[in-house]
Amino acid sequence: MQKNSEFIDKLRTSGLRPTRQRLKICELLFNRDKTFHFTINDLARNISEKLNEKISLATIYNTVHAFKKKGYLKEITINSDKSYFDTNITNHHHFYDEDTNQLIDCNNNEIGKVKIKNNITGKKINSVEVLVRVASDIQNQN
Amino acid sequence: MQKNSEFIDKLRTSGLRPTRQRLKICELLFNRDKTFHFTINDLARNISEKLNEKISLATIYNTVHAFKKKGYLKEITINSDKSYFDTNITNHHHFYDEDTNQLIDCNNNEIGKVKIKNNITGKKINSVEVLVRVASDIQNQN
DNA sequence: GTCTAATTTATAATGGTTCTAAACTAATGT
DNA sequence: ACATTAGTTTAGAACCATTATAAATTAGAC
Ligand SMILES: [Mn+2]
Ligand SMILES: [Mn+2]
Ligand SMILES: [Zn+2]
Ligand SMILES: [Zn+2]
Repeated sequence: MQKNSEFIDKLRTSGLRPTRQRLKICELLFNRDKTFHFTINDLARNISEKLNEKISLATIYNTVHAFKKKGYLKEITINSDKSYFDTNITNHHHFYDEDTNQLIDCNNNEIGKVKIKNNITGKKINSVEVLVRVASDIQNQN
Repeated sequence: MQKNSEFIDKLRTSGLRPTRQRLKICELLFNRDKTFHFTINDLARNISEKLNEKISLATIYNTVHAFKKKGYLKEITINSDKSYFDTNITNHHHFYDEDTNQLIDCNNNEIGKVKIKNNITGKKINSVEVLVRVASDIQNQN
């Protein structure tokens, strides 16, 4: 629910030039009611479907990584061959539905606070992430 | 701390033929005091260093995946470009040291039990994994 | 030993990601 | 407005971890 001029400011204050391509990607990613998860592939498909202007794949990679670096996106890794980006940049945990390959945010009340009793000496905790893998109750015999 | 005949039994009862290659890999992975984490690359290097017999890379992949499927290994995904295998197949959590790229097991007393208050309806929880990313306390200004 | 299906192997193919270097463009200054 | 420069985009090549292929080998059964 942001508008173009806000994205321009946001990019400028991040030291990123508000190019046509970046603004388009901002609209697709952040001009929404709800946060969501996407793969680079999802985004590329989205762009070629919804936009009548082409954005090169290299630019899509560049932009997503730039946005991640600036903290506008988080990366969630499920397995080696599935990496999602998350427009929800708050600390939160995930359910991963192994039947549908869907990544679902946990509400704060769904998973209790993780208590870390002993951290590694001399190290700072950067993040604590819980991934709950779920699958259909019945046919669970692959 | 197992011996060859035990590996043969283990493989046979899993429906895997105890081939020379699989037994060598069993020795490298399971004939130890402590469990550990490794990448395919680590294992391949280990094999070519410690063994005077070559095992093809395809076989290494095949074997690791077969062992994972049978539940003798777990896969831990850190980011899209780093996947570790774990000979500790019990439920446990991890610290990941972003300075040294080391994956470290949490003892059960280091992280409290994760409380999942609401699961997704009709789904069964397959695993609950916590990953705590840590880094040096000081120079944390990339 | 013979037979058969499982396994190993070298090598090719795949595919997602990164690199390259040339073309383009946003920003700044005059 | 124009010139200059650094940042950005782009197509395509390169990269590289993983998977597929298909032929050779081997384990287990008879
Ligand atoms: Mn990345
Ligand atoms: Mn895998
Ligand atoms: Zn999320
Ligand atoms: Zn572990």
